[in-house]
Amino acid sequence: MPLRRVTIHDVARAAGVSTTTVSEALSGRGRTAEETRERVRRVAEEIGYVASAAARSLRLGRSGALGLYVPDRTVGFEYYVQLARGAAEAALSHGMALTLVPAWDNVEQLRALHIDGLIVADPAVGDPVLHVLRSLPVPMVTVEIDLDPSATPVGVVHADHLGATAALLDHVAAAGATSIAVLAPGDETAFGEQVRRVCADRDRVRVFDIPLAYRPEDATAAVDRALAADSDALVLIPDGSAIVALHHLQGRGIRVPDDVLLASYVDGPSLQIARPRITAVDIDPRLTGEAAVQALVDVVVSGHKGAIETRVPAVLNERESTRRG
Amino acid sequence: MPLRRVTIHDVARAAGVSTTTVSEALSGRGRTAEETRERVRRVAEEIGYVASAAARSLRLGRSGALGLYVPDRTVGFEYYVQLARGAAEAALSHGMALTLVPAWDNVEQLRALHIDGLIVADPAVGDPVLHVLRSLPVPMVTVEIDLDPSATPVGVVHADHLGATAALLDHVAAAGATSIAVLAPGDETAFGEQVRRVCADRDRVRVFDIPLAYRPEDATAAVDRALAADSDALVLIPDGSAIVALHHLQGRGIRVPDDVLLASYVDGPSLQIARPRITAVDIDPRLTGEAAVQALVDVVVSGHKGAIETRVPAVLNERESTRRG
DNA sequence: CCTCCTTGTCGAAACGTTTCGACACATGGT
DNA sequence: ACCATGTGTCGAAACGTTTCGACAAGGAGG
Repeated sequence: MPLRRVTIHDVARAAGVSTTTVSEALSGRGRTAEETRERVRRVAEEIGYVASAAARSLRLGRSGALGLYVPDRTVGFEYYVQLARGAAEAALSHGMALTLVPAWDNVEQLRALHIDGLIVADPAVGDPVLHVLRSLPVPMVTVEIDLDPSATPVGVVHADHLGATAALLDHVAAAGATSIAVLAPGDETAFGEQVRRVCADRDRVRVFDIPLAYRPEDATAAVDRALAADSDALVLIPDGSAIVALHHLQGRGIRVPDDVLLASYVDGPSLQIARPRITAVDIDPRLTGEAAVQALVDVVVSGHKGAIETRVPAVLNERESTRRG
Repeated sequence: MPLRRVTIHDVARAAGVSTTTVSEALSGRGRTAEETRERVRRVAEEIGYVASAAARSLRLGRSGALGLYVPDRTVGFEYYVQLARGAAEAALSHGMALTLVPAWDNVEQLRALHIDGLIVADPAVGDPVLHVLRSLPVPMVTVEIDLDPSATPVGVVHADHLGATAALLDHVAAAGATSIAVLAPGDETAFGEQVRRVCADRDRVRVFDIPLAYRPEDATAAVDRALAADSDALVLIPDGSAIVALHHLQGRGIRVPDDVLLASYVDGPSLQIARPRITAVDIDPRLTGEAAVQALVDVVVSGHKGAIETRVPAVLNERESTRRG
């Protein structure tokens, strides 16, 4: 019952060549005659040869797996699921696996994961798990800039938050807002820091604090503060918080967009499910995941030297929550 | 700079024993003197030895990775994220990695993942990717029963949907509902099939169809049909649909719970964020993920024979959406 | 003293790749 | 004829584990 696995030796025997030739023919390295190469490929296919990842890893000293660490927030699931999907697909298309890295602070066990590279989504200053992860001897790419001064990732992929925030504020202003409240997290992430920088440059825009890993009460409290300050437009930055705000506003009998305008930063399916649909900036998380994998592959397998920076585009999705009339 | 890795030979030399002894001491197999065992452990720790996963895999013929496939739905993210987290943690605590399996239908590439076992979340009859996955030569555990007759997973972990549905319906009835509309998916999943079975046994309970992978319009349409049939309580089965329904009801000016009662089947953070908070049955997805990994580990590493069935508990979380007065 | 069993240790083979260096042969220039 | 160069192929070593079978030492029982 447990059939012996088909090895490269079987292919070699069946094709009448050496294992060296098989290896070179299949990988495209070395100098093999085109005719031989073709024959070997056909034979391999025929007898169902799949190279052993273990043997290859052992020889190459690479595990063939990339790790993905996503922080343990209470919200923002949609974003991370899509990010993970994009990353997993990109990894597989490069012949690598994407391994989920749990929020674990035991170095021993994390080392046992044997990954060749690590993707960290939304690194936050002070995350203890992240601190441990940084001590792993593998290259790391962050999605969004890591503000920790001790961090030296080999790559960063991030959206143009400066531009996107500006576009969002312009849009809300154009929609008739005269006093805009931006509910933003602090500067423990580059994201929050950049948003705040844009806001600081503008008149009639005030920033209200909302924790990065917020509880619903945090969000509603921030909304109340903004309303008390006579804001007529609310821009919610953290993923998922716009929904909370909408519920809260509707609970208080405040109409959107008639009484106040509402916009979100991070887009996602739930914003299109909500009524009214909520205006948001779409930063495609799948693309982001793919880019992160690409950067890591460049470093790990292609041996790229030096830092890699990838920018993913942001698109403003204008919806009913900022449309009056 | 690229330091040579610390191997078992280094440990052997440093401890003055053979590699055999090191291997046996660290793994606890074989018959090693307790004193030697202790010394080897200390030395290994000291010089920072981490066994090579690749070498071990090669020798053992196991990759040390479990795969997780989650269907590509438009909703239900929270559930799957928690499931994945639980599974990843459980896997790591067994010294294995959890690999994300993308929704890909290329057998070649999927084989290249080299996983020892596969967890499939919510198998749906007719899923083409699932069909391909079944042809992989690895044991498979499903979360929820696979209704496909050609499916023969080695394990199933599922909640007591029969009991949970009954409890939910009882609760809603006790809260004052006289005509309960249950919005449930069809019987392409065991989940839907079981819910329908419970409903069929009851008076004053009608079932309305809602696709498993629903778009928001599908959900709102089903809600409208239920309301047109004079229902005074809505029980939404698919994950995430209760939120859509709540938005829709509020948009139509219908108050919850005053005008109609609302309850969800799958619980999640967003149901506690909503206003009013929505009653739901909590089936802890983390526990579910852990159980799935446990079953797979039993089969793959401990060589368990025969089918494994694990039941995870369900708890009714009563909230404001079904509380009148 | 010889045999038998137990206990602790070890040498060496095997797992399946990739790749270095060598070899054989052909080609073309001197 | 000889050498230099280029092309296609291959043997064998190496990657780091686990484990089978063997061996030595020590006691128990005859």
